Amino acid sequence: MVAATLKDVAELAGVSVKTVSNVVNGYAFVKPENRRRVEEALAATGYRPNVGARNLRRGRTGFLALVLPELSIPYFGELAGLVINAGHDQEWNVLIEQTLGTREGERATLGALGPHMVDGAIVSPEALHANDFEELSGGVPMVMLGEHAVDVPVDRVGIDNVRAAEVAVRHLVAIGRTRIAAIGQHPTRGTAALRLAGYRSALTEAGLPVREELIAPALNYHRRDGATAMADLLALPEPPDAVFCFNDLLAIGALRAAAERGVRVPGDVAIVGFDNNEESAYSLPSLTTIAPDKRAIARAAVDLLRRRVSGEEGLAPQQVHVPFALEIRESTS
Amino acid sequence: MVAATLKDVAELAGVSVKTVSNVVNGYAFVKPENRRRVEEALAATGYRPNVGARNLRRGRTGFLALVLPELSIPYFGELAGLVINAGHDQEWNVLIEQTLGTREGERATLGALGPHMVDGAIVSPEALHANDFEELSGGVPMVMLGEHAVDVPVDRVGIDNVRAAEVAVRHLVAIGRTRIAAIGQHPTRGTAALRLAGYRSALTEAGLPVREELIAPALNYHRRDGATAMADLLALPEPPDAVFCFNDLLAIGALRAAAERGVRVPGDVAIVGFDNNEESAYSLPSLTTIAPDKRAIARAAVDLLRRRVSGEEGLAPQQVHVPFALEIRESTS
DNA sequence: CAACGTTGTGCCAACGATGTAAAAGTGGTT
DNA sequence: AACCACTTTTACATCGTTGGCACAACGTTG
Repeated sequence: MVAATLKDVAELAGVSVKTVSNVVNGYAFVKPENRRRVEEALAATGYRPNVGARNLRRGRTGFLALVLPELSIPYFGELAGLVINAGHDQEWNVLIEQTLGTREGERATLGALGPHMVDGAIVSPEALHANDFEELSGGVPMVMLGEHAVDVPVDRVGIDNVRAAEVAVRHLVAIGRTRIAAIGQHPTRGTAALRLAGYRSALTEAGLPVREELIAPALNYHRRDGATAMADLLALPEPPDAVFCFNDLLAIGALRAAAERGVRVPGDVAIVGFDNNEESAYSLPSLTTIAPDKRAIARAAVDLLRRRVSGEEGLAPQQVHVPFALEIRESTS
Repeated sequence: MVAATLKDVAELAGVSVKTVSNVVNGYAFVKPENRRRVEEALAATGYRPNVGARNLRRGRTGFLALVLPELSIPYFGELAGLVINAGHDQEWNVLIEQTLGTREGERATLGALGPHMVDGAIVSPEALHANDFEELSGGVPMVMLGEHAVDVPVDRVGIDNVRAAEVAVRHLVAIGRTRIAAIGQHPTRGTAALRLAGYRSALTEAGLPVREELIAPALNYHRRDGATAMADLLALPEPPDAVFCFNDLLAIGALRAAAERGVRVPGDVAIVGFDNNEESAYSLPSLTTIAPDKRAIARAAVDLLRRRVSGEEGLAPQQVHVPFALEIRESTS
């Protein structure tokens, strides 16, 4: 079956192409008789507008890019689902591109995003430099996910990472831990610096010393890296009695490293994660974690983009903070 | 910055639009001098083809739909990432649509897929009826993921579910278990019936009785459902000493239910999953599971679609089986 | 030098939809 | 009957691209 076009419908209904177009687009002045005939013809042919042609004419693409490291990372899988839904609410189809979290990947993806490809992009950068942005944005409106040390004049959506980290560490302090470690230090990742800042400030606020040997780096934020870092921490002469991990995957890895060494959680070491992946409610023990309102992130990002795209040029770059909560589970109680 | 068009480039290079188009599309016969001038102009303007216009002319959309229940389900998140990559290899952008695994969701999504929207669709159905397909496909070439009881004349890609289930259960037999349960029975899900068949045949083959009370249903295949089902099994007068779960999420839930009741895994109960989600290598204990070659699934699906789209009409519907492996981990050793 | 094949370029139409503006239809008032 | 105001419909151009085709430029050959 070949797809029906406006022309086919028009011939069937005995009116002009434009009249059919008018009916399809809800133009007011169409004689009831004609409207009926057109609607019948529409139904009979099973007409569906050719989105490409329509957008060519309208100068929009109807697509929105979601640029993220990898869909297989639970946080991004969950977020992507929500962005797709939020996009649909604004008549946008969402195109997902993966960067693997590398700078080259991110540069390549942004560069490939022609101005004609998408109306806008929601980008979750991990390694991008500030000037990559100007160079590659190509006039495509963008919203960045997550806070970042890098200062780019672009809309951003995320939670307050410093405060969230403080909340997490304060919780560990509140349950009586004093040697609190951190896993996830990273040379370039923007959020790492912020979460570390929150970690430090919460310790200081509680009158606890910040011990550099308790701050473990992680090159990637996968389970494997959490396990490695935790193994190092547990091998210290004076191991920590609590660990704040900069995301849930690191925490899951840390759980395993602890279990493999017979270290009990939360008995010997309490663990807090960050992101509230679905899996973290079912780990053994289940994971206390910072739970960002992902639905709010998705909605806010799409919303900001809609505002940019519909041409509110003068608008200054916004930074939107969405709520988060501390989800207390077995790993700290 | 307004996007450059072929016309802009042509004016700058002092040639016709068509010549620029020829250069862009790698047409052989262009005078070297002109080619150079055009290429300079292309670089200078930062030209990127308007994909919409190109596809309008060419009669393709350049998009491929991936229809799945939910991106937040690890299996589908992982698979989606691979399909995106496989699609890129064939110059396709991948559009992801979520159905929530309900029949209405699936019908709505397929119905919305106009013939102009995408060149083809890769569909992972859970509840679709056979005739929904014919009604809704609208002439869009489709590939179905997963085997199904439903008989539709459509290309399919998946692993041999019956054999895979047999392999899983044989493994449990091999480690000496005799009261082997199954979690995941489902009234309509195609794969459930096949895995159950494999379960039964492996038991019979080993000379073990098939006990109906050890076959636990699961309405959804989420962690929660696995926990519920496991709780029921453990409450039996004679609880099982092994459980074959129809996916990893069910198995993760089962692990938790066991732990909460002080039942040791694999000591008291061995557990096998299905799908090999990344998280399953890090659960406590880590999960023995059937590992389908997801990369092969993605590649085969995109490949079949390419063949259909490039018009090999006569081709009979194919059923492609990709390899799988039994990944043996702590939950059974 | 005429005829020819080979290269290289440009003009035009078309993909399907919509904006513009002019044309056609309607009804009522003078 | 002529005019006006309003509603409804249509023809046409256009979005950016590429295919078809005509034609120009060129070197070769008989």
